[in-house]
Amino acid sequence: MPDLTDDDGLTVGQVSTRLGVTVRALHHWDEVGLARPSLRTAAGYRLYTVADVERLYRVVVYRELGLGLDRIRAILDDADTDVPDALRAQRTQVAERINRLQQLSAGLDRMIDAHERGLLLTAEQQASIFGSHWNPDWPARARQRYGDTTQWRQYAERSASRSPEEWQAIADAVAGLERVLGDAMDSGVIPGSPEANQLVERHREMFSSSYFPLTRQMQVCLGRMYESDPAFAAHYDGIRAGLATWLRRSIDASARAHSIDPDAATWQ
Amino acid sequence: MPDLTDDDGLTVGQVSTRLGVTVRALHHWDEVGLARPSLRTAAGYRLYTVADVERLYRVVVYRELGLGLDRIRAILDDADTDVPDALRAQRTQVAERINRLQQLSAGLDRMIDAHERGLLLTAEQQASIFGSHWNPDWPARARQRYGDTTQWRQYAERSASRSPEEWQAIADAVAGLERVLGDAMDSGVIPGSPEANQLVERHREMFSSSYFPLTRQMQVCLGRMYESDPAFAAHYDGIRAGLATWLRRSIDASARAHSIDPDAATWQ
DNA sequence: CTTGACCCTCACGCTGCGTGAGGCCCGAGA
DNA sequence: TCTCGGGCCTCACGCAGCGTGAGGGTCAAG
Repeated sequence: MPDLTDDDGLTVGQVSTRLGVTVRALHHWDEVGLARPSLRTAAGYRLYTVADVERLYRVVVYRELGLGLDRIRAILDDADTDVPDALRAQRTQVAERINRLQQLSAGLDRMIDAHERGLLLTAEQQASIFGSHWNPDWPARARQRYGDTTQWRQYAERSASRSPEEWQAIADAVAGLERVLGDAMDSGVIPGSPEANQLVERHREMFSSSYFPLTRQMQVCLGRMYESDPAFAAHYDGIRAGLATWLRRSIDASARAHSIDPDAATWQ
Repeated sequence: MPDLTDDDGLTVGQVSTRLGVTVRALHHWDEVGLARPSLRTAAGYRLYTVADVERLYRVVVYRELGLGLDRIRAILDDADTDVPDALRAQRTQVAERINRLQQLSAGLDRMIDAHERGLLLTAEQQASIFGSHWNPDWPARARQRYGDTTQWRQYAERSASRSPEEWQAIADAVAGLERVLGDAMDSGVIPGSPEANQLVERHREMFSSSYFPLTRQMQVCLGRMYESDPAFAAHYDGIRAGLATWLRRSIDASARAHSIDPDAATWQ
């Protein structure tokens, strides 16, 4: 009948409270051979001697510095392990992880802004990229209306990773397409004709790759808005008088060619 | 015989190169239901449609921001999950991890210094704590001689966590014990007597708790050094003439009482 | 003799895949 | 037509460091 109160050694529970580690951790370190008790009672109880506790204490110290168990083992067991070197290596790793996390944090900031503001550009940048017709309030208003849709989310995710230059490229491409649309209307391209349908498809693809995936049904709704919304109508009619209507009619016709009833089309 | 080259969908390999993720990751996301292909060929090949790839792309974006798969699933599937909130929560977590890592890094710095310098105190602090006899070079010289021993390592680990106040307490305790030793010698306590043995034990305990665990054999070596090293001898003899020798003889006698031959004692 | 607090040994779970093992499928050349 | 090489499939273990029971002995006190 061994006496657990004398100083033959401490049980796991006693060590655990003294060192502030869990019993399970002591079991684990015993299992992997990192720090084992040199004694066991007849019943199998672990008994940690003073020297064992000393070793455990060192394990705790290095674990609090974030070292892995293998590295700790090397420090404790290999007399030729250079401790400062090992610690410096650890410090380097920690610095790298800090760096990574700081980049993550910056990325999160950008994404949060993208979701809340919609455009990560200053008012000046917006004006210089989208032209003087652009109203800096539009992204905020769009967010008010569409902020809880999947499309807005996809739009926000994409914009978070876009630089001003990329926005410029998009704006240029949009302006180019609008010119092409205006020229087509001028040269008598009829809504429903193969040429018009092709242009409608080009519009859908560019919109999809610039903002968010656009289905044909959604495109129909968009075309109606181009015509009915004063701001949009003014924009398109500013390119060519009647372009908003021509575009709406072209989209409608293309939808019909794809077996969609434009008058029944719904967003989403 | 399905044609894998048309746009019914992309195989895992094609998606993997396009999105820059491993095939295994695609398998995993399929397994856990985060992003599954909507088609399979007759042979069981996964076929990702354009919509599937869109979803995968979103997964990649949020994974690069460090979000867990469950949180990503919530963002993608639950229309009522507030994305900015989820991102802010993530940012908070990241900030906490950065904090923890920065504390780790500071702790590593302290430990590296402890191993390399031995004492993390300025020369002024050392002088005010250990008195004017103290030579600031001693820690560096001790490191030169003992830097690759387990004892130095334990000493360094302990000093890394000691504040100037704690060093002051240790210095006071040491000075107190030295006074007690001097008084004992003055009052005629004989090396080998029970009183002397008790004092030797007290010395060993205080040393062990202040610097590193000291065995009786090591204590013998220490006693010899106290007597033979000019600096140590001067220190002890400065307290009481002959104290270095008295202490060495007391330690020797106590060792003999514990069946140790002091003339054969070895460090370590 | 019983009770409650400790102790033991399995053994699965967690996070997000990496890394084979063993085997079927597909397109192209001999 | 046979074969070959590359791609795809489904298991299933591994990892890092324990957390968390499950099921069952042990110890000291009443």
